[in-house]
Amino acid sequence: MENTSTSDKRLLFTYIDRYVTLTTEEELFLKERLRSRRYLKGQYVLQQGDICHYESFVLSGCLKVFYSDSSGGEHVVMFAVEEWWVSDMGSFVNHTPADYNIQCLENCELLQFTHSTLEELYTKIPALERFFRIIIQNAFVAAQKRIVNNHRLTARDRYISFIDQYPDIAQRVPQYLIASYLGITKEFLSKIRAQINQG
Amino acid sequence: MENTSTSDKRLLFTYIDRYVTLTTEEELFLKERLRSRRYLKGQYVLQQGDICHYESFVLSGCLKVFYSDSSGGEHVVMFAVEEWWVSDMGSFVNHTPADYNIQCLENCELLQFTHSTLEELYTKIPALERFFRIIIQNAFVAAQKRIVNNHRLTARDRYISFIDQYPDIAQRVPQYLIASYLGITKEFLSKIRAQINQG
DNA sequence: ATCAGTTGTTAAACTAGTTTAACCTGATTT
DNA sequence: AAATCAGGTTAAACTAGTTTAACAACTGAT
Repeated sequence: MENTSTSDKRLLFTYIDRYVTLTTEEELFLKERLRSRRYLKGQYVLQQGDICHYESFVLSGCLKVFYSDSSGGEHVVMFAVEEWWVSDMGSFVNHTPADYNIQCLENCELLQFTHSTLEELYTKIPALERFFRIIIQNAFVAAQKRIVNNHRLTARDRYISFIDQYPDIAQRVPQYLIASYLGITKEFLSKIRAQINQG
Repeated sequence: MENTSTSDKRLLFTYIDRYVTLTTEEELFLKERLRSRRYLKGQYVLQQGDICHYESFVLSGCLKVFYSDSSGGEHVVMFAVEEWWVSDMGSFVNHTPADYNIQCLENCELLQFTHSTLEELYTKIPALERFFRIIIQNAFVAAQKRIVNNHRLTARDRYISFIDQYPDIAQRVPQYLIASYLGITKEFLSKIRAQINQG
């Protein structure tokens, strides 16, 4: 069963409220500039090589961010589920061709804004600049930890820590995409799983 | 010959000026809250397990950020040279024990501020919140690219792209630290270099 | 019911990178 | 001038993870 229920923008505002406080006017100002958009399973939100025009907040559904290498292999960079932000940030802020594809693994509902809207929001609502500073800061710390863990841990331990950290995602997406995210082949992940299940 | 010449704070202000404009009063306010500190080659700016109290801007010198694993091996996370920022950001913002050590590879002069100073700066000078939002954003984009390159490229290509991207650092720091940064052993880097030099 | 597409498993041959250990060079100390 | 030390190289045995290829299980569409 696909989730096709109507989500609403409140999810975003309760999320923002965890970090900063917006006045009623500020909330309204922001709400008017958000575009809500639905995508079907399989649809692309962004294609590698295009300019990434939107920063998206996931209201419902699940997406993968990945790139295709020269021989056609796909490599998953990250997943995004409810309450995650997704974009190719390099492309979004610098207006350069995107390194990544973003594709829906389920039917999705996203809240989006453009780069010029975000710039407007930053100048009109300083609390939002703080909000995104904190969000990006957390993303950077997580990215740096991931770089270190990719050195330090074996594929087995990376898999175990992935299941531990994102049990929901581990059940929602197929194994071969998890293998790709972990930087190993699906065959090797299969071997690891067999090994774990036997003890 | 070590570089022991006196640098000054102007390097930081010309750097900030590339991203945002500060008024004279704002510059003064910031300048008064910066502490300038010299470290000798080999000295630790931060030890793994301690709380990271300072965000540091490098006026002169070169540092390594690394962690020690359970069997005593050292793994380099990043280098920092003139005009780079260095800290354990996770520890700095959350007041948690640092994952990393920061040690000087040369005599260094750093400009530092504490977390409470930074919070004060953010509220008093919105332009600085914007400045750091942009800096952190760039750091995040770079970190994500590094995650991908560690998947996509062989050790050989990672080495070539490192020399290409940071020729200055490649000449300033010993090979075995570069190997560690690239996530390979010094022996394997040596093999790669031999292979490159022969054609 | 069946056909085709998608996901997951197993196994054998292979390769990129590690480990261990010995050795070389140049710089600094004694 | 000898001794030590930090940085770098080489080579042989090894291991984590890949490749290729075949097959099994499940799904949805006709």
